[in-house]
Amino acid sequence: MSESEYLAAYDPRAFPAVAVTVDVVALTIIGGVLHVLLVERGEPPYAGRWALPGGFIRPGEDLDRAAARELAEETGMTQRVHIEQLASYGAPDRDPRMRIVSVSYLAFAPDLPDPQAGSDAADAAWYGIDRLPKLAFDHERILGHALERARAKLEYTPLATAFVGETFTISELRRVYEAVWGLPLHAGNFHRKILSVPGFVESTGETTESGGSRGGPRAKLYRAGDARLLHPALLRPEREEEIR
Amino acid sequence: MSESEYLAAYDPRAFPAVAVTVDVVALTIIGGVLHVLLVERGEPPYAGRWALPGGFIRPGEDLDRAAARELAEETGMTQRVHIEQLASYGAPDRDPRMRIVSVSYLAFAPDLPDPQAGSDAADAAWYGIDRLPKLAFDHERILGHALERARAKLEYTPLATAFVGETFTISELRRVYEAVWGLPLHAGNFHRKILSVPGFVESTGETTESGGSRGGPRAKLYRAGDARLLHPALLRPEREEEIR
DNA sequence: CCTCGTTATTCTCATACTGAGATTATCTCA
DNA sequence: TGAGATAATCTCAGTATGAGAATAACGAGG
Repeated sequence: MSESEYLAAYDPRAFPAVAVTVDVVALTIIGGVLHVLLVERGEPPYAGRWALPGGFIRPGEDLDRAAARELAEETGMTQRVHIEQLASYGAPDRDPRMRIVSVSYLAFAPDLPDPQAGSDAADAAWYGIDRLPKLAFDHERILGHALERARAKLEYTPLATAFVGETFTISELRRVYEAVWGLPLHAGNFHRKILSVPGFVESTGETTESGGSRGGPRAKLYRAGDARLLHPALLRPEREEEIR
Repeated sequence: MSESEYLAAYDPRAFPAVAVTVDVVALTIIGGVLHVLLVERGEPPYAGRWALPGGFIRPGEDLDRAAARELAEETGMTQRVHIEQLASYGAPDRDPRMRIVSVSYLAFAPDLPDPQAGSDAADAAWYGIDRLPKLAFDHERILGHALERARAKLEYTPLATAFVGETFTISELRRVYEAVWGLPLHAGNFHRKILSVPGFVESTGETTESGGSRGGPRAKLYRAGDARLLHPALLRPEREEEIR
């Protein structure tokens, strides 16, 4: 049997059918606090419960595209969104309907369009990371993994610039790190560090139009540089409990 | 309709059927060179081409378990194998038979049982990472991602100890880093660094029975410590080309 | 207008980590 | 027994770090 004959005779039903979904952990910063996009489920299972936005992949649709589509359906965001794949989850009983394997994605957005409830969601909203409701499925676990990934990525990639506007001040960038890591940082050391990493930010030569709302000088404006990796990295303060 | 009624009426065929496979990138070190386990495909598509070991997940089988099973089928290894999930791949045309989403796994093994051809493989063998044949599907891309992950993980986790025996010398550990990173390392600095990371290794108080085959003193023996993260991390030398 | 509190930016300084090289002692092999 | 190899330490200069302080520019309220 030739390879083409083999393929013509091939029966897809011979293999166990599984549904594949994408779930998106979309993060933004509101009022200095990290927020995640959640949707309220309109249908069983877990009707009425909040969950990560997501849905089934479509025939002919790549995983990355499916994630971007799901995110756009809930937020209308299509521009300036960083999106990357995280892990996949496939415990046999994670969805009561059938065998579902879910590929999770992480998305960062600088501004925050008010979310819009998608087709199968009753509602959609940004939730502060420290005021989460109980989530459907195994989405708490997925969210936890996503947060850890986001925090780690800030250390060695210029990802933080995806949270701020086209141009930004060093202090704005610092507030991104503080929000995602959930820690206060030493302003002086942070400033020195950012400027010492080649290619992280480049000066625009401009400054802000005025000082901060509570005073202080005008800050210099920067834009993202061309570095893809930060070297040296910006490491989080000691995490004694995570080491052992 | 109650939730239970809804589930009873639920039709799994309403969603596009996708097959889910796991592909395993199994690495070991032979003669100081990193090797990857490959199988020769016995059936179309890509019959006769070498590929990563893998296969369809079974009903009721978790992803991690499927990966461990596939690895065991090819190598017989079940003990002392570190295995972890990498990325998922779902381009619509990545398999000519049907829509297949593949979840890739990374496995490390300290010793190297001669591989045994599994059910649907014509042959199986360890290939040196710098002498790879052309691979089936998108497996070259998967392997590339796996190598980068492995190299990165050596930096901040004690993963390297999964490549050596129960007890080991600092030099053995260094040869693991050199093989995976593909770089020679400064023996003195490496030694200092390993011993300065809390919990990475702990002394057994023993030494090797004899010196190296080409001379040199007996080396002190260590075993893996209880650290889960290395702090400070062992960073690879500058990678200028990867930064921009 | 003037002062106070706030913020951006830059320094200082002690401590820690790094790469490169050298040193010493111990072993195998010829 | 001597030569070469290797394990384990040490030195030293360069660089990165955290903590704190100094300087200066600004907004707001009297």
